Amino acid sequence: MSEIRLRLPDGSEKKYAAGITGQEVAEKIGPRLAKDALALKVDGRLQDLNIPVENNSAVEIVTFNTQEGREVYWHSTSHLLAQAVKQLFPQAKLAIGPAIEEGFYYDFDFERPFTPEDLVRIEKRMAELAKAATPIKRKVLSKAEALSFFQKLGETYKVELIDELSDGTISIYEQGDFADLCRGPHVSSTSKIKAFKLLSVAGAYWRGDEKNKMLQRIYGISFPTKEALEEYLTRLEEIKRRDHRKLGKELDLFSVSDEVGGGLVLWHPRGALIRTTVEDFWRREHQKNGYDFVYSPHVGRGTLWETSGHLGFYRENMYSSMEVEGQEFYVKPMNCPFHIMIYKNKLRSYRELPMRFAELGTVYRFERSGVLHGLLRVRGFTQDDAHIFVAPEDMEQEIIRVIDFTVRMLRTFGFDDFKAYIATRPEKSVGDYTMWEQATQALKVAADKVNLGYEMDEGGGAFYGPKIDIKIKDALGRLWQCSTVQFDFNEPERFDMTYIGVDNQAHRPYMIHRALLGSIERFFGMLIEHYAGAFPVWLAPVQAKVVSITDKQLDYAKGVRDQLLAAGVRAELDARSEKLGFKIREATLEKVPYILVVGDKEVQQNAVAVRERGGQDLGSMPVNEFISFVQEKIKNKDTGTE
RNA sequence: GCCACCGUAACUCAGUUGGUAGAGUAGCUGAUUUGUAAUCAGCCUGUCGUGGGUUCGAGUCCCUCCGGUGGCUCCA
Repeated sequence: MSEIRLRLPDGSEKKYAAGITGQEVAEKIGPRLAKDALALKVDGRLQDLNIPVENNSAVEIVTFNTQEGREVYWHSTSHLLAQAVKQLFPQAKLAIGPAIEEGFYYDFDFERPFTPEDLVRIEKRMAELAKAATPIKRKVLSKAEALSFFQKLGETYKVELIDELSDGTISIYEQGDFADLCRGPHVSSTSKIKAFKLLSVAGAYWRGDEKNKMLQRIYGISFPTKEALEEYLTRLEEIKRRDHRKLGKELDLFSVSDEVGGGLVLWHPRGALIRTTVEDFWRREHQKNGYDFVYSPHVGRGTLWETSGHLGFYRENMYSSMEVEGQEFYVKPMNCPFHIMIYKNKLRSYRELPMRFAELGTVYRFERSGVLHGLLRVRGFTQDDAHIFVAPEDMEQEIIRVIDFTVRMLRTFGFDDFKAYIATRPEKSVGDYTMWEQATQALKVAADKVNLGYEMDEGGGAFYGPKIDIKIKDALGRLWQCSTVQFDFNEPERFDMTYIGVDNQAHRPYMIHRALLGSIERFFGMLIEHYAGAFPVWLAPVQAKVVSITDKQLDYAKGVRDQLLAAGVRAELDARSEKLGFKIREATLEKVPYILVVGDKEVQQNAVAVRERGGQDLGSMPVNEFISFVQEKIKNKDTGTE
């Protein structure tokens, strides 16, 4: 009689009789975990619980607490969704239904759109199916069997998928009257799926190709408990509450006007004030870090864009040309050609390198109408752009400088949680292999030296060079790409850029594009959501609001406001004949960091009663004391209270 | 660009089976002079996104276009 040796996560080894299933293994190695077990990880491979474990395996229990476990769970929920849809709408054809990072979807081809009422019906049916506790079983089929199986069902999309699979690798999962082509693994029974919600229906091209038919994608999420689902739905509400578009309107920060055009942002006084503060800080830091500021025009001749290659590679994303005196001009989608022309304005020596040209350069890109999104995806935006021209031997050091600079910049704005990706050579690319290798290596070394954790994004580089992108995580855990540092092997070549080296020979410099904040618009959107509109004192458009209790204190209140303004504190006075509670309420809704209440007492003591954002009463303090208190916060870029 | 949904006052939204529009907030005027999240009264507010169609009659039904939203594709 054979036996199974299991190597457990703690390193110990146990022996069991052969033929033991995953579920039994789970019960033996972790009785408490076993009821939460969704699948098993056997020698690093995910496997169903009801499949016997092979001899000599290392075993781990997979639960909902790991991403892998969640994906198994969500994947099984997507099958449950598909089963419900097939029962209610037998005409619907199945496409694919995977788990995604958060939740799952299933794509269907159905003659009419699914309505919200349909979703309710589907959810109901899913609940019934889950309650029925149908076992979920894996079955391995030959290619021929699989083909005929799905052909009979009329599942043409599945047939297309199977056509591309090789024999011997095909499995299906069955639960009652439903079967789906699937690699697995899945939970062992529909009853494991406890709490779920269908979130939305959206269009999606079959196989992600816009030439293909558009299918209907149903998105959903599921959890092992009702409480977890509730919590998730609450978090969705929180996301909506923090939406920069909503807050932008409520706090009067910016707008997008129909008559101006989509994706073209109008910055209102308060938003513009925050932007100015960000930009001023940005300029000071760049000056300290060895950058030179340049300015460049908004349009340039067609021939410039031909040389740069933009007309060749990027034309469909550029605003169309305008003709002046027989010459073609284009609105700039990028600043680099201009900076290159500044470089090329005279012969450069190795002694001048690295040259760092920085510009808050406003560019326009013709994004397709469907992709616009608040401030995060727009058609006109300002990049905090810089182009660095550097001798090849210095590039590693330069990259370290840039990454270090980026990280410091992001931290100042309260972003501590970010993720870096190094993107390597794509299939279509320019530049020789050695350059790519060297540059990619430089990015890795630099990232390591500044302790920037990163993931590789193989083949994700631009056609002209490798890059490192930093995506910022906001308070809600969503990632947005902001910073980017890119090598460019294309333009120095196309513009025939050179410098004279120590050897008195002409050499080609390396060129780095970099943006730390990315676009000011996107970054501002991020800031709004990150702080939920409650900006830290140094960024708040109004830092202190003076509130008089009655008209008697008006003169004194004006004096206080003027003192604050003179001291560089952005202050406003609410002089309306309203009740104190009303003025407090309004200032609170505006998310002003400090409300300064002024009544008879304060007039007598030459003081202000300070109420901090969040409602804490800091008590009465002399005006001067408050001024130094706030100045200190501004100086330290204190994140303040939320 | 594609699929779906949505578009009513400055804002947030009602508007029943088709019978030519309503609330709250904001704004304006006046009263009130108030101690930490909404004082009271009065007044004003609309080409119901656009153009067309069906109908005796359209905010409501149908089509076109424009714009927004959620996705898809795209993001050099």
